[in-house]
Amino acid sequence: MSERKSQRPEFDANLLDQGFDPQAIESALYAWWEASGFFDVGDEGEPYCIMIPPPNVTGTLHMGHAFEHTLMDTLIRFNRMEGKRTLWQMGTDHAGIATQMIVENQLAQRNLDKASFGREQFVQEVWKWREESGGEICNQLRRMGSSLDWTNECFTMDPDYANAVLEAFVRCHEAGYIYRGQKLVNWDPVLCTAISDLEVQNEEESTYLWKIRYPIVDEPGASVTVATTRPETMLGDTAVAVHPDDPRFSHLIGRRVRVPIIEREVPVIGDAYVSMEFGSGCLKITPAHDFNDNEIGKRHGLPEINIFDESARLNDQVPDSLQGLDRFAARDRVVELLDQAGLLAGKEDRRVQIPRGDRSGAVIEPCLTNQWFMRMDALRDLAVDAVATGQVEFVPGHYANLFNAWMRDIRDWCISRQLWWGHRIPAWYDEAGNAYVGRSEAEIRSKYDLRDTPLKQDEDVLETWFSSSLWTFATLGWPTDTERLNSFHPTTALVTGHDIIFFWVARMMMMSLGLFDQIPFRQVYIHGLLRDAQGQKMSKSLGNGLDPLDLVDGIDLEALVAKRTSNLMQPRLAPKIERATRKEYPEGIAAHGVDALRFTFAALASTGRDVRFDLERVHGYRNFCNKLWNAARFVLMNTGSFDRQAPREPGLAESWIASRLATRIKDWRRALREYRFDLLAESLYEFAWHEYCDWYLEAAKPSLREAKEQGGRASATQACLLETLESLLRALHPLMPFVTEALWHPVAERLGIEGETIMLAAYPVAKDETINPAAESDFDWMRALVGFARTMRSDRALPPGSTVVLILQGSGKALAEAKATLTLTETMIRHLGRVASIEFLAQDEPAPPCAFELIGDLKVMVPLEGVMDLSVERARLDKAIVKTTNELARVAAKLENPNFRDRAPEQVVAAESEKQRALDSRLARLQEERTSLQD
RNA sequence: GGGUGUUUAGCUCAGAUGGGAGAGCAUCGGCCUUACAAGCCGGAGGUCGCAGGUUCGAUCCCUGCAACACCCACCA
Repeated sequence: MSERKSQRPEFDANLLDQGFDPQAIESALYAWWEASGFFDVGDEGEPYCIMIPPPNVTGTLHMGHAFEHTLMDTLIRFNRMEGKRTLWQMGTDHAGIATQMIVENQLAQRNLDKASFGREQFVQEVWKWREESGGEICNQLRRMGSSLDWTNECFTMDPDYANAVLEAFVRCHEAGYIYRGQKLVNWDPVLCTAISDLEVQNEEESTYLWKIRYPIVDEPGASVTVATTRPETMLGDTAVAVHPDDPRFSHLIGRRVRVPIIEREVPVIGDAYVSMEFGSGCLKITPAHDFNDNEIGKRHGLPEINIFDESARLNDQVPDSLQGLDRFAARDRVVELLDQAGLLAGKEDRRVQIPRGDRSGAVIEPCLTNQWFMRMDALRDLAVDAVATGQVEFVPGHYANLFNAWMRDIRDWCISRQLWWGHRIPAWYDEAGNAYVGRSEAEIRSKYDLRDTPLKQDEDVLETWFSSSLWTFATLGWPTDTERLNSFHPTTALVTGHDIIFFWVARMMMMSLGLFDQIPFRQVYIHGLLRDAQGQKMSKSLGNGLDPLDLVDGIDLEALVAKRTSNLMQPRLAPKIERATRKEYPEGIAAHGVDALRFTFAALASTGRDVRFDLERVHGYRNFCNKLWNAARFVLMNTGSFDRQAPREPGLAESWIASRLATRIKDWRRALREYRFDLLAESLYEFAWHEYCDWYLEAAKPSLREAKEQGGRASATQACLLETLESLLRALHPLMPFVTEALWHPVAERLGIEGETIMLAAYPVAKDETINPAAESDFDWMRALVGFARTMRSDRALPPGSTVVLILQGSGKALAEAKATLTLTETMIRHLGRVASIEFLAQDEPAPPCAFELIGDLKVMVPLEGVMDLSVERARLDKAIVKTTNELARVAAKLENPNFRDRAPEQVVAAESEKQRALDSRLARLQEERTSLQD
């Protein structure tokens, strides 16, 4: 641990005077943690490592990040508390297309474009933008409490990282994974770059299916009719295909037809791909602009005629009059010409899948270009095998199916991009166009003995995901054999959403296994994707997004409206967004603090695919923080006199809460092991609020008061209050780092616990011997009595300050047992149930008018002189009788079934029998009472 | 066309190897009980999507169906 540069912020002194105010503690604590080096990787312990999915360097924090980071930070903080050597690697991504687009847009606002800058200068502009805005997301991450290792922060364009990318490319090339080739790729005519299959979004859109007649050569008047949704591509047709078994057309195979407008003669070919049922049964073949046609073309050796330029305008392969036309204008013109020529045979409405680029939204044009590709088959097998053998585990497991299904059908990956911002491809060309791949021009010259041959480096850059796929090891120093790499790779866990399993998870696995034969991570935890309360995707354009820090700090309505309606892609939506925002948040959004938001994220992280984010939940968990804060205040207020040396005599309540805590700790640890953040949060909440605060704290009050009145100290109670709270704070810390750190110091101090920070205190460990079923059962008995007294008070609307008398009636044995338990519980019953006194009646003694309940073998009564309403009691009894009768009938039916007796496990039968006995006795007594209440 | 997930209280969701259902929020009633009204106490609310099957017994396992969501896919 590095030297202390910072003092722990002091707010314990006036803690007792303050209400819970998250803003007063958060930033001071984070600054102290970071300056003190608590996030740094230590030297000892089993390595535990999570790599942050690198956010775009110029991006800002959105809800999805905050959610994901909360889960990662929880795992990291837990494992750090477990004494592991814990690394949460920080880093950012250069995000090629996204960042380049932003900078280009900024230039456009100044009426500039990148061409006027030139490559060198444009890239400088991007670096400048990165300098200006690159820090924002880091500050936001700090605000969320993320305990990242900032001292080894990485950027995918750092020199070391760039070197790793270079090395990876060269090695993959040497291994034969990377090749260059002219293939049909997805071309984005707006961005003027190739993109990968994954970056294409197919959406169903309305268009037409046109039918066009192609005259048959040497047979005047005869023609075949083809059906197409893209008539303009006919200008690149090099064949018409029919199914070889189609009786209507098979005789035409080998004949030639004339493509209208360009008047090119092309063959009729037979190919089984053609469906006889669809359209006209004849398919026009455009090998340069359709993936299927391309394959058919290859099978038949057809020429590939590219008719578009890089912006998808018609090029010089078409008649002069059409050249330069955009593809959609070309479509209209072609249809017009065909119509004039009388060759249009029809047009019908049709819904088809239109491919669009996920960044530009432009319709993607399949184009023949020279690109670099990664061969997927061998790498795919390595990755699939790693999952099949369990080396890499998906959590939840069913994501392995998704992964496998995608991998099965994977095509070679186009990794080159015609952009300026990114890692330049390390390939050089001589004048003949031969490509040489190497670490540098010098290396190539010497390796291939090129001396004075003029060489020119490839203009293209690598897709961003290529560099991201090296993330787990390039951040640790690869290709250098560093200590960090050896210690932390393979990393322990990856936490991410299912939307990037293909983009990133699968590719990291292939790269890591392909390049140095290691899996990148052992477990992949896939969380759901965040949606708004209505289940809609959160997005800027819909205007339903939330800035996590607005939930933390609060934001007034006007500011929120302004934020949501500024810089919209579609400004005309602004009024609608404004209306919706004013309706949903009439008061703006209150400040909730980081801990409440983090706890909410955890509580929502169930196993489903979507996570609906509901502001109400944050509200509830802010209340939880407040509850915790006040509980700590209470404990501190009542333990000022605590003497650690004083003898302790723990009572039932102490045994009970200790037993509950031990059980809970097991649950919490299991939840963390299984990535069940929702169960973790729920169980922590339940224990803190409904066990510790509602029952233990309340049970502690009478003994504290008694001790005070007698000038004593109630050492056992004080110790238990402090110890349980101290454990609870440690257990909560991974989820709620700030409030737990603030509260832990004064509490720990009372207990004489030394520790610089709760961050480095041990996560609670359950001691089996502390689990105490007898104490739990006695405590539950007490709770039942108290519950009855409270229900009676509430039912009769007794004055709040009033007390009741409890009368216990039962057999000698039952009464003796009750008296024994009462020695442990009477004080609590009196205090918690507002019970003035407890009296006893033998089985056969007459009782005054009473409301009663049967608890075990005991009849518990509250005398109701004056407030006894017979009709109310009768109704209560009747209800109880009906319920008991029904239950009994069910149990009896089961027991009477010989099959059940024979086949069900012995202890199940025994339990049912016991249930029957208890219900029998209960019913008899209820009926007896009912009879006595008869008018 | 193929695949995955979801369907439980008004809402959002838990229910580990099958023994007859829980929480939070909302709601209703009563309380400023000296940690907390961001609180306390009590209550009401569900044929567990539908139909079959396996089983002594199904919210849970199997089959089919329906609705919703998402992913993949070349029928022009």
